[in-house]
Amino acid sequence: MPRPGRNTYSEQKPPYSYISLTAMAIQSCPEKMLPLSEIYKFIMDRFPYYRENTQRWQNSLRHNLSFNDCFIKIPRRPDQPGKGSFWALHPSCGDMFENGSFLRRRKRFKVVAPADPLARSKAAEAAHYLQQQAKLRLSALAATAAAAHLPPIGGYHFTTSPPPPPPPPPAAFKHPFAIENIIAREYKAPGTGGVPFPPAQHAPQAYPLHAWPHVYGGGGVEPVAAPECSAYGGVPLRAVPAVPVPIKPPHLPAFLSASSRALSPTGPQGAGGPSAASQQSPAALRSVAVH
DNA sequence: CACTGTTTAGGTTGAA
DNA sequence: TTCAACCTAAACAGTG
Repeated sequence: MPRPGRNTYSEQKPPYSYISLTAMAIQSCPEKMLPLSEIYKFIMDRFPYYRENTQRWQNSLRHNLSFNDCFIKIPRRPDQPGKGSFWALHPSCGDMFENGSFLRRRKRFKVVAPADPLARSKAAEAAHYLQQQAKLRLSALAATAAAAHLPPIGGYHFTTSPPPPPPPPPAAFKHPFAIENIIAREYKAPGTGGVPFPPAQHAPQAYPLHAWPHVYGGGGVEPVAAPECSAYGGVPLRAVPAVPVPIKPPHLPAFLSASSRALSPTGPQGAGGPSAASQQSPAALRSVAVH
């Protein structure tokens, strides 16, 4: 297994699990939710290793999406035609990775299988919450684009109230394998005109880009283009700077805050115990309608 | 029909 | 050594 920061991963298998790769893809998108095809595209664009044997790893990736509770399937709304659903990270899985590193997870993120309809409705609320968050992010992006004299995002108009200002950049230590560093590219001040996949000199200062040759095309490999986030009707968003949001939202709704305690890897549920997957279909419980 | 999503099963690897 | 995380394969159903 290659060590990051040394040789290029251009043709080698990256040291990230499929869960990590999927989380990267989802986090890289302003809406924080992507259809399966875009997740594929993200991974193939950044990791040449995954441009081969696509059937194999894509099957594994789909398995991970369904099996792991940290991913939530968000159905398309009627105004979002297309195949398949959107996939998002569960709002409470922010501390899933050790010190923010995507190399290995602390513990499998597991949602206690809801045995009652009330718990199921909470899952629906979580999906609805994610949909609303995606709306708010797009609204913020549209406002930012307008301020920067950029064309509106696909002509989408949302009736939601203006989103709160983006949270201040976290001052806490960011692990080199944190998503912000792995996919670092558009994290610039709004209005400065995001540069998708900037060259090395645009990289965050803390972690030089040569540490991420597999992402930035180091080691003599040309940088690869960032995939277009085509959520919400295939609207290209790459020219719009991303609004950085914390992996773990600072203020979760009550229903999520309450559940996050039980869902947290550090929560009382802890390790051990029979796998919920073998008891009840977790995916069926997480797949909820949002309208 | 291709793609998407779910589920099961078996194997490998690393940490405790 | 055990256990959990992870990987891979495969079968199958649903959907656009």
